[in-house]
Amino acid sequence: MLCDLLYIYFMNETFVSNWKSQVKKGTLTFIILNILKENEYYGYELIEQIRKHTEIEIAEGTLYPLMNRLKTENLVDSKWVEQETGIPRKYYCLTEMGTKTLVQMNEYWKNLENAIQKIIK
Amino acid sequence: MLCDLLYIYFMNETFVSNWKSQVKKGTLTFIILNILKENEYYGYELIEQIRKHTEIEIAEGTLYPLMNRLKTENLVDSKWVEQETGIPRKYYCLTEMGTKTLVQMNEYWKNLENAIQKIIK
DNA sequence: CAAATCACATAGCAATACAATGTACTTTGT
DNA sequence: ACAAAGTACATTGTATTGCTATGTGATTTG
Repeated sequence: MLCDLLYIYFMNETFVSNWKSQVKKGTLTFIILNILKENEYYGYELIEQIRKHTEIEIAEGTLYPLMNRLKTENLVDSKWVEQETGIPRKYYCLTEMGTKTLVQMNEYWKNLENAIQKIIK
Repeated sequence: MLCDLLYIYFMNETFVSNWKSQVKKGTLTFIILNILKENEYYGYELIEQIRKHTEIEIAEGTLYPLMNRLKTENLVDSKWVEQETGIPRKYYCLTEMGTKTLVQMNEYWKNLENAIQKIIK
C-alpha cells in the first residue's frame, strides 16, 4: 500500500522533472535570444539573468554548447572582452539574422500560447 | 548578393522549423493530456483534435510512440473498441496518475508563460 | 588557506519529434 | 469498376538538445 504510493510518487516526480527538461529544450533558445535583444551579456551572466527572470536553472554544460550552436547558426555573434582582473569574458549579441529569427519565434510562441490557453481554459 | 539572401533565408527557415519541432517536444505531452482530460479519444482522432485546437500538425510517427510511452508511464490507459465497420480503434483515457501529473504540469506551464511574457514584453 | 564563486569548455548520455516505411480496411472520384 | 485518397494502427532509425560529470584556472570570502 505504502509501496504503491511511493511508487506512484516517484514515477510522477521523475516524469514531471523530465518533462520540465523537455519543455526547456525548446524554450531556452527563445528565452536567450529575447534576453540578448535588450543587451549584450556574457555566458555566466546569461545564466543569472535567466534565473532571475524565469526562476529556471540552467546548467553551464547546457549554456556553453548552446551558445556555440547559436553562433554556428549565425544567430548570435561573440567577442572576447579582457577584464582588468580575472578571466576575459565572452560577450554575445544578436546578429541581424538572430533578430529576424526572433520575430518568427515570437509569432509562433504567441499562437502556441493561445492554443494551449484555449485547451486548458 | 542574391546568394547571400537565399542563404540567410534558408538557414533561417530550417532553423525556425527545427525550433518549432523542439518546442513541440515538451508541449506535446502536455497538450495531449489536457485534451484527454475532457474526453476519451483514439489516436487518429487526437491528431485531428490537436490540429483543430492548435493548428499544430503532428505526424503519426510522432503520436503512436508517444502514446505508448505515456501508457508505459501510467499516465494514460487504453482499450480497443471494435467498430461495426473498419479497423478497431484504440481509445485513450487519463489515469489517476495522469490527472495528478497534469496538475503539476499546468502549474509549471503558468510560471513559464509568465516568465516569458515578462521577457518579451 | 580552504571553500566558494566566477568563467570558460568538452564528452557522453537520455529523451523525443520526425521521416520513412509498412499493414489493412473504407470511402470517393471518374 | 477500379485507382486514389483517407482512416487507423505500428516500427525503425536519425537528429537535436539539455543534463551530468568532469576539467581548467582565476578571484573572493570566511
